[in-house]
Amino acid sequence: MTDYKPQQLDAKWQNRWTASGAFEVDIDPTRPKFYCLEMFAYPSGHAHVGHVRNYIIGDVMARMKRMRGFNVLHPFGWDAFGLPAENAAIKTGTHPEKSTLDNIAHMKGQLQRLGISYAWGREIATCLPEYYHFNQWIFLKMFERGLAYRRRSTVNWCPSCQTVLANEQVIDGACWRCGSVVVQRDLEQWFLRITQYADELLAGLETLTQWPDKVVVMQRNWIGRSEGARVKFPVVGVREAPGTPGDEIEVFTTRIDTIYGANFILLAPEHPMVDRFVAESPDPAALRAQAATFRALDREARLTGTIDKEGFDTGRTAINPFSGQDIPIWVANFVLADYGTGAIMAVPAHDQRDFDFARKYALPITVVVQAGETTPDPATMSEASVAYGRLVHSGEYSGEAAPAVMARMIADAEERGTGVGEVQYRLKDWGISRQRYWGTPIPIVYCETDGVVPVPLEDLPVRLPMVAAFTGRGDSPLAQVPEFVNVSCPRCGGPARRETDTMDTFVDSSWYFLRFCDPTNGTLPFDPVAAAYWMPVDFYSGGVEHAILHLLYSRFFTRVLRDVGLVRFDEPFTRLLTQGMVLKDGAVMSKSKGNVVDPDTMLAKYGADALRLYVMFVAPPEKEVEWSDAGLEGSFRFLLRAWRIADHWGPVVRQAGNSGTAGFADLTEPERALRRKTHETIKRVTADIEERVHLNTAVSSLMELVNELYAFSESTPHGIPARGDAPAGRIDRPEIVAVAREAVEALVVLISPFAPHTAEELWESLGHTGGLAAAPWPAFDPDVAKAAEVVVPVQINGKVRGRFSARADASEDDLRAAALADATVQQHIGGKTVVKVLVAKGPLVSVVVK
RNA sequence: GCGGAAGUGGCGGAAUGGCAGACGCACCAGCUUGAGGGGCUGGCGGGGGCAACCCCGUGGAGGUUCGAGUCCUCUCUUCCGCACCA
Repeated sequence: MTDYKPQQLDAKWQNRWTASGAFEVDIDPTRPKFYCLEMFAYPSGHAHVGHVRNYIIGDVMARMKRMRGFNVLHPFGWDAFGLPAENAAIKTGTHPEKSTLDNIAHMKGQLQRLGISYAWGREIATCLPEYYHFNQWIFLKMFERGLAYRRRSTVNWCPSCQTVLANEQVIDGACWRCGSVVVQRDLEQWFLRITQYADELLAGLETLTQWPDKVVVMQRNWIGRSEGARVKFPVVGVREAPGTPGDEIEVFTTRIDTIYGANFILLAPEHPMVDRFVAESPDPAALRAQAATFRALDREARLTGTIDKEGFDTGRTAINPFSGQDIPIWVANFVLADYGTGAIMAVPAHDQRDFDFARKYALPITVVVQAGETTPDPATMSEASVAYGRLVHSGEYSGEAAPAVMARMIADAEERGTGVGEVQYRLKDWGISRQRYWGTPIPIVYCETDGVVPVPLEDLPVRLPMVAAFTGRGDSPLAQVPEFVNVSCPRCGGPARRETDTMDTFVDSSWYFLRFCDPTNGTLPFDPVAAAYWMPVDFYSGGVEHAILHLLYSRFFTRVLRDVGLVRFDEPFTRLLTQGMVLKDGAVMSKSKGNVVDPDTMLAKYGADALRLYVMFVAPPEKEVEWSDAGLEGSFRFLLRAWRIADHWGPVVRQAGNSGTAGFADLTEPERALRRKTHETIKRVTADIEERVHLNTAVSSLMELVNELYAFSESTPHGIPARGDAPAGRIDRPEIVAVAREAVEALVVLISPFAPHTAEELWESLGHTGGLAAAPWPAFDPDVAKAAEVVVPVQINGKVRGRFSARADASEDDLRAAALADATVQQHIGGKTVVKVLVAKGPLVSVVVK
């Protein structure tokens, strides 16, 4: 008996794979391709088992697909720019490049020790000029097309990270990275015009049939399309300050059909007209103070979730363009400045928020939609009334169906010039400027005469200088490097100054999957031919935390690159799997919590395969799991058990020569049972990996096969491993050897995606040369899986009351007769009348009695 | 509030509308062993019975069906995402 020494096997096979370049690939038009990708890693220093789970999921898929004959691209890389490295530099003085490259080296070692089958020859790191060169290239292409633009705007500023955050990076008013309260600042920023693709990004979601619903829905909500109308309400001068003729307030509404019930206008505190109305009011100081309070409160509100609806009267009125009514203009703290027009028409009768506001300030309420026979009385209403039904008090539109009449009302508004149909999005353009060092320099120069000038493509990359001082101050560290800042204008040669902000690191990850297709290209981000072969990614897995940010940006970049002419598809990721996290003591693993499980510790104890197998077996890949040392031990024991049985049969199988179909002619029932189990396992493992990605059930069916092998072994003279090293008897039935060989070989191949080192060693010991790479994935034979005789359950009124044995090819009539003849069944039927007897596939007989 | 996912043994989890609890963990027993935290075999939802078997059981209540963990309606709970989005 050969001892199972996993650590030695790990090293042996990892070295062989590396030496032979086993996982390196090239374009091969003769074979179907399969691009398997896990979200690349931020090189934080150490990968814990939570990270590693994702890589193992991808590796199982990649290894399996390889054996199924696909040309598999399975690359890995590093999302290597980012704040932690820079923050560490501020603290310790270590240059981010050094700490990042050191971290990469360590983590790469960790992944290699796990035997993940990456094409390391294609490894990329986004912090290297060879990569970020093309961040700049893509940026310039966007600039050319008006998709990258600069504007002054109020931005989300994290006072702790000292940088700007995208809307997507603000979670409940706090920084996504450090949790600090985000404040607003006015800065000149670069934006990417993702909104131009809003409709396309939304429509494309329909084609993502192999994405989790949850992610599709999250993206749909994030894009937040709503159809409605922009309507003009002329401002009239009343009381102290007459309005200037032509002044009007535009509102956005999705329910123009309720406009006769628009009893007042509400402005966001930041609305541009607020300051004017305040200034012109009889008591400007008081109103100004109120407006200021609201503006501050509005930010707070994002943190707490809800605020009391408050507002104040501007003292002005506007004309409802449909009813002609003069309605008051108020300022309200719950109206958002950055959505729609920053102003709304309030319809208190049919909108709860407006209703609450009207009640609080005793503003009028007009019901304009009624669902039933009677019109609700505003005086007695306790909440807003439903807005679906028939219009009332709506002039010429009274009696029409709401909201169906909207189209007509929008058309009428357009004709009269008082409104226009409009679509609004929640999605905003993507601000990418960061006032930090460790990122891609934005390739722009500001010239005194030529203004904003893009760096010519041939001058790329704009290299990040190796500045020494990291201050952590709010201005970009690059601004303090005169050699970097001071340049001559590429257009006129005159004095100019470089942009000193760097790009959001999400730019880096928005196209890295394309770079893997052609990672060393020096003139283009990638060769379009290579991308046409490999892309789109067939299987992409990663954390659900990237459901919006990374995945939406990647979809956006892919479309831009399509329009630039580099790719010819819309969607980069065909199938998406969002893997669940690994918890320890009920919490997400993190260094600060001190609950990190280090894969290397587990490797030292059990080897890579036990860890791989455990992580795949413990739960379906999408589910969160709680780490368990006992569970890992269980998987190790299973590997031992599999090793022993394969090792036990090894000499016998090897002696019998290569696999073939000979020897399956005349089998006994135990032999037949093992064959059946073998083929059931082939079928199940194949489908569980390839189709369902239920890796846990794939492992459990392998366990069943091992159990069956033990049971089978016990029934043969050869015995089972525990009963002694030497076979107990001579095997004189070639059928025994044939079915055992088939089972053992299938086991070794099927388990290899999960436990590649163990499988390679066993495969070799079974007399095969060339490694598992040359081994074909076993084929399922449906005829073998069929049993000659089956046990047929009999249900009486839905409950199983008996069972009998029948030939598998028995006719339905025979089954019915046999079922009724069964003694137990007869007993249950008793004196009742048999109404119906039906045979379902299985087979199963169902008897209905009364 | 809107949207999504999910509720099954002590635990992780299995079940194209067809024998609920596969597989594993934990636990129990027997065997093996010098010994064991190793190995092998068996047991393991609840209740009843000497037994064959019987009754109950997939958060709850209805329904569809010969048959429901699975489909439909309502409801409760948990997790996740979005949220004064006009």
